[in-house]
Amino acid sequence: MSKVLIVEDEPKLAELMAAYLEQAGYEHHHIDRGDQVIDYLKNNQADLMLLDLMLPGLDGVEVCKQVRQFSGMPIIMVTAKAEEIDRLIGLEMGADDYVCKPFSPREIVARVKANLRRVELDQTEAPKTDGFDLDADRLRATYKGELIDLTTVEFQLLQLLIKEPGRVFGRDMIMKSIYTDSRVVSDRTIDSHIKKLRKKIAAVAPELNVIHSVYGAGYRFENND
Amino acid sequence: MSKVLIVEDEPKLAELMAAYLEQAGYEHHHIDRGDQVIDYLKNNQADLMLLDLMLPGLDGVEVCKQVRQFSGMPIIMVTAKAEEIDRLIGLEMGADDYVCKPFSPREIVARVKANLRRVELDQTEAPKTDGFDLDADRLRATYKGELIDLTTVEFQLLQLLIKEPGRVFGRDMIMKSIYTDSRVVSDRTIDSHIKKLRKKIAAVAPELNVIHSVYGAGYRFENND
DNA sequence: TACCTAGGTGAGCAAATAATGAGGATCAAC
DNA sequence: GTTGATCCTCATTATTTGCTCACCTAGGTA
Repeated sequence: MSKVLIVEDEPKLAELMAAYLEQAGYEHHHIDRGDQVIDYLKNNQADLMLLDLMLPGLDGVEVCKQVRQFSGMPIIMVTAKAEEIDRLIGLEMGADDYVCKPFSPREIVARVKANLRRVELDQTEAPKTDGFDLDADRLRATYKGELIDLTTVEFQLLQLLIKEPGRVFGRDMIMKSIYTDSRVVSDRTIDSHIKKLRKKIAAVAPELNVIHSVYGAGYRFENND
Repeated sequence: MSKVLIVEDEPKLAELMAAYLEQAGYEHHHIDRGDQVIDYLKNNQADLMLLDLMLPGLDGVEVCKQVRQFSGMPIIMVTAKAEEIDRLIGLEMGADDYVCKPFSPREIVARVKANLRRVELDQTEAPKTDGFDLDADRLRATYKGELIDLTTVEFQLLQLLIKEPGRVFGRDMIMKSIYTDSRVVSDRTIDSHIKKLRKKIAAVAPELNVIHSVYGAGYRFENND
């Protein structure tokens, strides 16, 4: 079961959070000073942190930055003022989510759950690109050692798709990704490159069918059938 | 774009909210009586509700409770007195957030944004309902790991129904939700898609019967028989 | 039961989208 | 400039999907 670290100086609020997290099946630990967080995390395991902005000892923004130097754990910032949120996002201190007081227990639990699920997903998803090997520096692509002779655009296209196997990329997104300038090309252009890419991959591995079209949406790379 | 339902009896305040939400790029609809909310939501789609506490017709707490019986949409309660908030949280009527008057338009927009972000997170990240798993990025639906190969419309339909299991969606509402433009199609069209959807689900899990029709009302997703 | 309305179904047409092939535009190297 | 490779576009064909119609079945009701 996941463990949540609550960093909050107001005892009642901390208690409330703890109670609801417990009910939702989470473990928790409570710290009421900012300057004790780093030390705690160095010696204890925690999966997510609820971090108040105003803290004695060390302020929330600073705590967040320091934690980010050694951990990618989800951090949810808790602030008293809603207007602060935009400013905080601007600071880019690396928090994953923001909640403002007063909040309902429902909200806190929902956010904790959502953020934990995200990291779990990230971990379980091992991208499958069996055999394909792209070298961006040399613009060289190989399949099981064999060279696939691609042009620049074809290489970029394959690189984009293969970066997130399974994900559907719309033509718009593909264009934005390949043409960093705001150039506009026809949708059919993408089709054309896809066609050539398929042909060249087929030349190396005829049995393979990795570039799938998704009707009405775009294209997707996928190796397993 | 997301749509906000404003439930507020003071016209000027409602107007102010609407203006700022519009500027922030949200659609909105305004209702000034509590007893019209349920009816509106049964027939129209909305992503978030700003709900005043003191309302003619039906009081905010009661509206909130009733909406919660069929919808998990984010609800932000608006109250005149800050002291009330603690009491309201205690009631556990299921609101997600609380704002007290007088508020700055900036604050309202910030909270709306924050609450919508949460549900977006929830949605893109594979909501799981008893074995069903929908991934919007991949346009892919699975049941216990097995792929259900759906077209765009079928996917949207299943996504809509599965988002709130048990809730009955009328054909009008389904159409509004799927066709964001004000296109009008025959009722039979929905039936047709439902039929295909059922067929495809049955191909993967023949014993399952999850899409129920509700005579005179619409369709409902439900896994337990 | 008889009747009326709502939902289910299959076929077929229309619309949207994708694949393809040919040819012109562009660009870089020489 | 010429040349060859690459990139883009357009027109055509093929495919997929979406929508409707007509007819059928089932649920509700007097």
